[in-house]
Amino acid sequence: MHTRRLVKRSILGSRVYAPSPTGDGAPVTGVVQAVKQENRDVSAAGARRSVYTVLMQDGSLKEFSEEEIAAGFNHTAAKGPLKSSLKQSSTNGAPDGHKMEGGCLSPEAAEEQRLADGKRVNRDPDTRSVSLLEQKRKVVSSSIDVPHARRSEEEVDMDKVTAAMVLTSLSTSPLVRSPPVKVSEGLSGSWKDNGSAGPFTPSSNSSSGGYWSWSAPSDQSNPSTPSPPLSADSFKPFRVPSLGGVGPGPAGPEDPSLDEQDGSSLLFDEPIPRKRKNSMKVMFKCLWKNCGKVLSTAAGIQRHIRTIHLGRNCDSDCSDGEEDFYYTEIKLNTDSVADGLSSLSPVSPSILSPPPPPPSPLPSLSQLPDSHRPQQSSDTKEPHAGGATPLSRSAPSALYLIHTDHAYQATAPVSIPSSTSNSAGSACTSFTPTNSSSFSISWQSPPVTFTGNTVSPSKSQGFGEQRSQTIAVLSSPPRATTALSRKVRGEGKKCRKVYGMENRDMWCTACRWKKACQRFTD
DNA sequence: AGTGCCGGGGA
DNA sequence: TCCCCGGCACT
Repeated sequence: MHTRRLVKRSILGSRVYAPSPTGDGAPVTGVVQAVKQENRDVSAAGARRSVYTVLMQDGSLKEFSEEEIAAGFNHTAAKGPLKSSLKQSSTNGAPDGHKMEGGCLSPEAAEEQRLADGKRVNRDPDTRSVSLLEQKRKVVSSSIDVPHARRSEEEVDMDKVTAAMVLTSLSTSPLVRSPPVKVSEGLSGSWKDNGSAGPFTPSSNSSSGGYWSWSAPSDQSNPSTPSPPLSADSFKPFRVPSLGGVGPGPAGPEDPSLDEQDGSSLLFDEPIPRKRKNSMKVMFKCLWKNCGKVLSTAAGIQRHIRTIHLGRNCDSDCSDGEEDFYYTEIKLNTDSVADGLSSLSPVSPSILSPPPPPPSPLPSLSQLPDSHRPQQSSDTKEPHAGGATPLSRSAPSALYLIHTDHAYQATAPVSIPSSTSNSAGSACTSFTPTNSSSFSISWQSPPVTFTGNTVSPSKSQGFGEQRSQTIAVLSSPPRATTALSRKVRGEGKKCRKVYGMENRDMWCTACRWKKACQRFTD
């Protein structure tokens, strides 16, 4: 660990701001090519008298003292990662540097310091803790030639995490949104806890932090952090958490919970897009507090945030990517209804009469789930609930059909919801106006109405045997879901029961032939 | 195991 | 078409 840390600490390759050679005061960015220790051995940033050889943008090499580079920093205080890293290396834990890190860090920083102190005796405590953190970041962002204002990988990772959480929360229910915030809080808390474990320790940061297993999908282009806007606090607090998160990220403690969540969410997200390929419309929603503007393009939303909320007028060029934090991707399922209908259609044909009712309920199914879910705490908790997978959608339709059948049959169907768990559950919820916890109740009543009204058209055939046929037709569909054939077993008594085997001659012919009884139809 | 039926086959 | 029965689903 220690060795690793030391290596990573190197400031070489770090992007820094330095005074403009022309003396016009405008800071210039450059990459640290070499560090000369005028004073001591400690090679990295912590050393006080260091001369940094910086490769300027114009290709020239310049040497700057720490102070000079630091000055450059100040100019660009707004830039998160870079700024912080620079500060650390240059300012030796100056007050400013801490400010940058924000409230979140402070606690962790303390922890970190402790650890650092314990480990490195020959170093300056003040410088150490800060510089370590910053360097870690630096190493990541600087060594890789990241576009100017890009966030460090760690931050990106955090973004991914938070983005995943946001997406998850969005997909589940609006009410659940608050949880996401909690999650982040919880995370920070856990991180802190972990801090002791070492998450936020300098060493952990660069190596482990940046590379959480679940952060792998680096291609996620929408690092949206709900926490800032949602937290209702200024964006500073928000930012801090993310940074802090970066440090802790590596740590394992918080990871477990996060891991699970994220893992589930990620896993969940994956399938959905695949299945909804065609039906998903992606919108971008501004997460800025009290804004909520929705735009169809990422560029648009970024511009919106940049100009409206961040107060920047420059082009995307001058963007540091911060906007990413304030918007989130919203996937709108445009064909959920169609999907539901389509799933229904295969079954409905045989039913003929039932179809009419389904139309109304189905639409609601696709639309209500979100609004309804909140009411069912159990459902909302499960990430799966969020995913209105085709299955979940189809389940409702199937259930719906069941309604057309007799109550006694409904009992069997009811098992379906339970088996399908959340998805079905949510669907059911949305389906029944009253949304009672028990399916059986809500489902039972519909059948009655259907048989009376909806079925009536086909029922025109008449009573008696005719009626039995109608019933058979209705009942068959539900069964179709499993076994296509088999007429529903008659409820009432049959010739066999009535007359007994000994009086078989008294049976109706059908019974005698082992066919559906025609005498005692239900 | 008993019952209700479907699907199939023989006459 | 009548009659019977194997076999399945369900209770």
